[in-house]
Amino acid sequence: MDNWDEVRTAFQVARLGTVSGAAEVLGVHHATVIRHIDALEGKLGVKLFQRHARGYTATEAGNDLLLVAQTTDDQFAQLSGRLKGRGASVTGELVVTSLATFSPMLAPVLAAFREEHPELTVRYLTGDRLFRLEYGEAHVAIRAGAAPDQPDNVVQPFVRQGLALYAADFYKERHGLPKDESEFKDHFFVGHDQETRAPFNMWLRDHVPMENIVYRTADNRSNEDGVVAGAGIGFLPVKVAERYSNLTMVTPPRPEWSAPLWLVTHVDLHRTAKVQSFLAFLKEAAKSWEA
Amino acid sequence: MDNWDEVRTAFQVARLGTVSGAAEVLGVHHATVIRHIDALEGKLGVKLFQRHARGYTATEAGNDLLLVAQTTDDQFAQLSGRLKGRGASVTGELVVTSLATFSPMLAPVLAAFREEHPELTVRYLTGDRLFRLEYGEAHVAIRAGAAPDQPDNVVQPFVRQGLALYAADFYKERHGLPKDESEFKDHFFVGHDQETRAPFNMWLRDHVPMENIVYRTADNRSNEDGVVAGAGIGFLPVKVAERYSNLTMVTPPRPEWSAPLWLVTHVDLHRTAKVQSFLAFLKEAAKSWEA
DNA sequence: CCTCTCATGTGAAGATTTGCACATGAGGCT
DNA sequence: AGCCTCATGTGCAAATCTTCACATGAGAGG
Repeated sequence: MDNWDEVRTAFQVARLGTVSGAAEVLGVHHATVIRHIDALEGKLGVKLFQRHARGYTATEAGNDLLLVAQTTDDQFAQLSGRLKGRGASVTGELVVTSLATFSPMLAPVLAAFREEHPELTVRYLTGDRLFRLEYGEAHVAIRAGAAPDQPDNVVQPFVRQGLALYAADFYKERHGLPKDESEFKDHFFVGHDQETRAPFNMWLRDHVPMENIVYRTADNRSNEDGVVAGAGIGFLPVKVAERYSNLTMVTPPRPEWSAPLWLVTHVDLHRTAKVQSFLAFLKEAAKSWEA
Repeated sequence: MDNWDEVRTAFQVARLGTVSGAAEVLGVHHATVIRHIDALEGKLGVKLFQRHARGYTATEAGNDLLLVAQTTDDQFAQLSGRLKGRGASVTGELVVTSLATFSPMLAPVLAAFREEHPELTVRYLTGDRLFRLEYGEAHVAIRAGAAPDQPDNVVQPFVRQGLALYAADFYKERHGLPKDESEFKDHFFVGHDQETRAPFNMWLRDHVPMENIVYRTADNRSNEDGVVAGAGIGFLPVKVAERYSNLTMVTPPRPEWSAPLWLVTHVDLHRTAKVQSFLAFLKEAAKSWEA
């Protein structure tokens, strides 16, 4: 039975009792209906209808088909309703991925967004590896660095994360604070162990002697912990620093420190209401993050 | 959702994960599959799949469709099996109709046929009105008289019912029996009240004075009762008379008394195994009925 | 690193399906 | 009785759908 449209045609004929009626409901010519029935009966080797001048009456076989196809029709109608609604509304899952660094900023936004859409389940994925949008692993990704140029991805500029230099109370009490850049050579810093392409990191290497970077870490989270613990002066996102009461801003944010962030979605999902709605919400919330 | 074939295509893509695989299973070109998916997504306004170089992965919507279409596929497969089997085997209902007269002859045949086909339900319809084959009211009809010529009906000659003149013991004791036709004028007869087209009835009117037909009835059954009760000599089918022990055959059957019987089926059902099987069975059983 | 394979995607030609026009026949209504 | 309506059925032209051929890109494996 490899032609579901013919089954659908037969279903309408069985339901309505006439070829003409079925043709009108289906929006096709009645000749098409007749041919569908003939083809289906031929393939099945069973008469589904008895033809007479007043229409088609279903045989036992036809009635059997009617019952099965009726449930199919109902289920497809329900499915169609669900799917269309899903396209226009914000339900189901929303999968967001980013570097773990952004978790503190993102978590409140995600929570608030979910609050607005009770039928939504939020999955927030962070991890070492990059989750791949093209395999459906996530709907929205927040990426840092150069603009990604994956062909199937829709990339749009997001905010530039405001970065500033901070020192913890513990450090301030022991070493004081530099008045300006000229005194940096007399202070200790927290920085990344490897050379990275992050602008603030490159700036640090340019303006601070390597030997003054005494606490070096392999990831952003450890870097943050080092600054908070008072191991040295270091870069932190303003939004992250605000969460600690023991930090003093050494130098205000500068645009050249901040790397651009990108919002990335897969083409196929970018136009859905769910994704669009979330992107709008996210951009609104991110206005306070600006550098 | 008015294109079940596209749903079926999407189902296979969701199941197999690739357009090419689905195309092979469906027996169509992969371009066709792509266009079906595009059309379906366009009509639903939802992306069902995320496209990437290694294939199509189903979105939430796609997975939803997969579940629904899977059950549909199963049910259609089951239906197809039932229907194909039904065409080749003898199951379900067999609806037979005839004049009530033939009930005594038909009942044993129907019972034996049903015994051979345990999955069969027999419906035997007799009644005043003629049941109409073209509306699916019956599969097989046994008709008497001139050959019916309904266009959609398949008519084939059946047996000629053997008819003979009988007298009951009660009549014989009181009036004796006629030696031959010449003595008919001295006997009393049971016959039909109205003029009918039945050959034996016309023969009776030609060879017996009207005043000797003293017991006149409106239907065959009453006619039979009259003869059995000894109201007069009368025509009975040989097969019917055999069921009574108190009847004596006055005159053996003659071909000119018997009306031809016809087996009628509707074109659409005539070629089915069920009908063919029954017709063969019936003809075999009817060999003993011959005039 | 390069090639080989297998996947999707697209424009044009070809084949099947569809629609149209008309024929036919059965009921229903006046 | 006779017309009118509504049903199915069929040949032929048109439109749609499918196929073909080819392009493109991503992995796998040496």
